[in-house]
Amino acid sequence: METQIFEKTYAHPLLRKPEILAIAEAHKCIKLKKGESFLEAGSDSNSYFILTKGLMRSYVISHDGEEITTNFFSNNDIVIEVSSLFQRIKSQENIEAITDCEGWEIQFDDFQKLFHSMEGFVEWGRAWMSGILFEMKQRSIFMITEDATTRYQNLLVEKPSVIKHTPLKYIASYLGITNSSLSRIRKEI
Amino acid sequence: METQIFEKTYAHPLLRKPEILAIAEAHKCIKLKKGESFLEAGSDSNSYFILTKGLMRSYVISHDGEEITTNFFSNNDIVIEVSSLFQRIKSQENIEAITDCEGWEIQFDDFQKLFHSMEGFVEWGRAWMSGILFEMKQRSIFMITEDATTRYQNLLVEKPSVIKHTPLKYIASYLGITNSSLSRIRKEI
DNA sequence: CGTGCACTTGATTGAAGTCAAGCGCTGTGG
DNA sequence: CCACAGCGCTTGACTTCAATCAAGTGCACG
Repeated sequence: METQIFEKTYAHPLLRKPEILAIAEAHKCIKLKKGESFLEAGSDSNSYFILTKGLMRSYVISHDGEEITTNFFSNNDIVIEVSSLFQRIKSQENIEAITDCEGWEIQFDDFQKLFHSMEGFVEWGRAWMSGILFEMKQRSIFMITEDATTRYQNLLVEKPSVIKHTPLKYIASYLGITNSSLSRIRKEI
Repeated sequence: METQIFEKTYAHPLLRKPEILAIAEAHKCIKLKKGESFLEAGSDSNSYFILTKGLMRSYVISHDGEEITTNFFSNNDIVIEVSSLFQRIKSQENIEAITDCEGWEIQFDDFQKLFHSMEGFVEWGRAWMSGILFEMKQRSIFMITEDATTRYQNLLVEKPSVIKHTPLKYIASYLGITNSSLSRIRKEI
């Protein structure tokens, strides 16, 4: 097993090589075909995985039946629905593969044993979640303070891989605009 | 010391009464006058606290110098800047008292010792953070899918105490609109 | 008292939504 | 092999929601 991806993902001062190896061994290879779901709204999440190839997205169905893309996942991202996995509740989100995907999956029970046996893993987990929270906060503020064109240009910089392989309608709902507005924005640039 | 507030805040199947008591004892009373800061952007966060009286808000300064209120804290909320506290980095947010406030504060070092000595505390912490993440995601989606009037009416329902004691300009930036738009929305209702 | 701040209100502008038509693929079945 | 249906995207005409700018009110506080 290639361990670099785990050393990168689980990088933390309190996690040393043997511990990362133990964590790595709990992961199994996972492959998803384009369009395939990793998680569906209404079901329980029992694992997460590190994405090594391909592109995914999470989305919810809004009250008026529209799909709203809430996030894109690309190389080395952790694909997870935190609330469902850690609060043991049904997911409100769907997660699906935009392209063919590969990654390393870990089951909740295996994760849980390792997590509580290593202080460093707990610290890593808390820091990781803090980072996600930080990102989400930044995104909220950005949605409030910047106009649609700026948001689109920012996405081009932040997640260039997304633009290449994602239908524009997914990008539009992620940016909080309509397909036609996105089309016009792209024409301007 | 009144322990009810701690039993409520730290409610979790894996945290029993003696453990909650130990946690409770690490908290000290904190009082803040109206307008006083709990945390300032650029400084490090070294504690959090449970708010028992009063109203607070967090805000950031946007790139064009405007204050953007990112959250309101009221009774029994945990007042915290997660990223700064758990990633040990400088805060980007400010947190200040809107009215005179009281609460129970715990220092990071004391928290840390207790946290790593109780599996239940770790579980509680992770679940708590998951809940916050969930709330933030809901709010993001709401900001995208609902118009300003609906967002305001929702705030009235979700956080009625906020409306009573908060200057409208704080509410406007929280809702992502201008003061004058909020004023017009209120006139309509 | 005034000065400043929070808020309101009016007139106008502007960004993005809505609705509808049309283009250009791709895939499928006659 | 062509025809046509369906989908993703674009474009145009028009509407709407909220922003901007500017003036004005009312209140708190020194």
